[in-house]
Amino acid sequence: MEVDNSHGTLINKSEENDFEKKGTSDPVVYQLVRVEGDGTLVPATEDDVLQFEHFLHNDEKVDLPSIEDVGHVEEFFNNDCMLLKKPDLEDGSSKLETVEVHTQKLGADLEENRLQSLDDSLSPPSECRVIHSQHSDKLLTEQGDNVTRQDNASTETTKSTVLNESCSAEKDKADACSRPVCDTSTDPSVSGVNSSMPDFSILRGEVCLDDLTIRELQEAFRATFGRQTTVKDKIWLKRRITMGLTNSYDVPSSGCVVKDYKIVGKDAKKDISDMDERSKIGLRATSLVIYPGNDGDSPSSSYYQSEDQQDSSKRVERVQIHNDEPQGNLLGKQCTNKRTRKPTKRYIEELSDIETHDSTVKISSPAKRPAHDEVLMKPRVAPFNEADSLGTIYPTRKDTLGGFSVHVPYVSRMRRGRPRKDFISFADKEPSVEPKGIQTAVEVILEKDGDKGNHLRKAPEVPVKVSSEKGHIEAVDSEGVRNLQAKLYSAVAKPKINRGLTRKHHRAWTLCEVVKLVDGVARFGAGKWSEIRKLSFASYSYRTSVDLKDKWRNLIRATKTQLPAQKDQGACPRKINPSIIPIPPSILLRVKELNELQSQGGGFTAPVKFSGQDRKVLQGKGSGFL
DNA sequence: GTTAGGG
DNA sequence: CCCTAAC
Repeated sequence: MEVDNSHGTLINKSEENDFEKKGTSDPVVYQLVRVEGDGTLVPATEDDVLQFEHFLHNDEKVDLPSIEDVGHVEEFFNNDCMLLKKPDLEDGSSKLETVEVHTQKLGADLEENRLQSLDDSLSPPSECRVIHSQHSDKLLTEQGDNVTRQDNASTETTKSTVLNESCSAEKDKADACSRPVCDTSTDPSVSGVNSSMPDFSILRGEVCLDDLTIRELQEAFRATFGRQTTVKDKIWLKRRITMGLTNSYDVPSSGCVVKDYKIVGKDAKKDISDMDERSKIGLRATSLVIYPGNDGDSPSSSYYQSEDQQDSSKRVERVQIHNDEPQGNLLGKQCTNKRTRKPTKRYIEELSDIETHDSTVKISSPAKRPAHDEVLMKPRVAPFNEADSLGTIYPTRKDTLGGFSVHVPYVSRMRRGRPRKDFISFADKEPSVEPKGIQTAVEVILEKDGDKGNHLRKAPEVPVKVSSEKGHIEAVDSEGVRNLQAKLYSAVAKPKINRGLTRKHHRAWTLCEVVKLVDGVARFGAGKWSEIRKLSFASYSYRTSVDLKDKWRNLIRATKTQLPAQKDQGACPRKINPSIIPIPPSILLRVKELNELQSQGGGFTAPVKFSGQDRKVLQGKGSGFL
């Protein structure tokens, strides 16, 4: 808090023009004043400031704004001084309205606290020091960061003090129309209106700031903020007044009309849509700002709202809410609209992965439908169950294939790519019972699939029932098919649901990793992937033992392709992909050396299987190094 | 759980 | 990098 004792004022650090630049600072400067008996404002004395400060400090530790506190504050201010005096329009009496002390540092602290309490459920406004006023014409100026209505403020250390007529959502509701509900103080209605009283009529009804002179604008400013201004910049004044009246930063520099503290005119719609947009992302109202209401019009309220940013940025937005509904409803919406958390990176990845699969599936044959689609996707046609002669019920869906209507069983894909050997052998064992229709269908599917299956999760090759309008290529009751199906479905019975849902993020192997791998193989031997991973790749958590094995395999392959072979020079002058950093020949040589050393059983590793050709080549090449 | 090997 | 079999 910055206390300018020499002037007996409590001022905000942020200067007015500063606010214009930053847009997030508090534009309001509050002045601590003493209210004399006749309602005139007198600059507060140093003692007043100190007393006020003392009060703030005392109040700081109070978690909840009890009624006592409220009364306390009010009593204090009623008896001594206040920061803002605003005369009541009806009876001309003066009334304390709003007090707030704020520092930017506090704002930062609050932002941190808010970050901690994002997901907290609604909690009573704790640090909202509020004094209730019996007067209906309310002008509430405050700093959004300092006044929290819904945020968990148990950790807040705000020093802000707001004298307002409502301190909680409940009170907002109750006070929306009929004001004095929990007013614990005696109304110190000060009689008499003096010359320092702003002309509030200038703010009544429709205010077209463009039509006002600088002087009138200054008067409107005074009526809005309760203090005078010497600024003669018309545009600035208009914006400030509009901001003050609507409590929105989102104010056009000109051409807007303010009516009943709402912007009407060219940017009103934008404002609303803006609000909607922000409310979608889970904004929470942090403070009630304005009570319009010189005449009991439909209440509208404005809120400071802050949007949490995961990166802890201190962005604070001010959003105006136009709402003709009772405030209770509005508050209810605000309450139930819990802040939605930004999806985590991981979550995003998974989502995009699903989407990718989704789009893939659309263009792929139904037989390629990934296994997880069973869970994630709804079939295009409502599935129905198909029973075979044994009474086993298989879920099937209907799809079109080459003009045919095909019933494709819903089965999880258990294997990708080509049919398993045992599947083929199984099918081959009973070729005579494989109906032609099924064969045809499978062939069609396989043909369609081509060999792209490496990147697509394909459904298992299952018999399908093909039917068309003209002919029925039905093949259901054959023994072989039943067995086939039984086998397949039994395999489906224990699906690994998550399989294939996500793909590991590709990480290119760095030279450093390769060196580590080679060293590891040299130390522990090829095949001890688990050990190598533990000891040499402790800091590379994303490298699994399988990865190491695969990489080693690739390295060995590389020794055969990239290493300039002594014998068959120029045998494979492959195009070198410039984007791929070639592994230095020295490393490849070492890989080759290790491989040959260990594969020959001279090492300490398990015997390595060779194909005849491999053995020949390796032995031939290896002799030169050994 | 780890490894080998096909894809 | 994925998947499965085999251990």
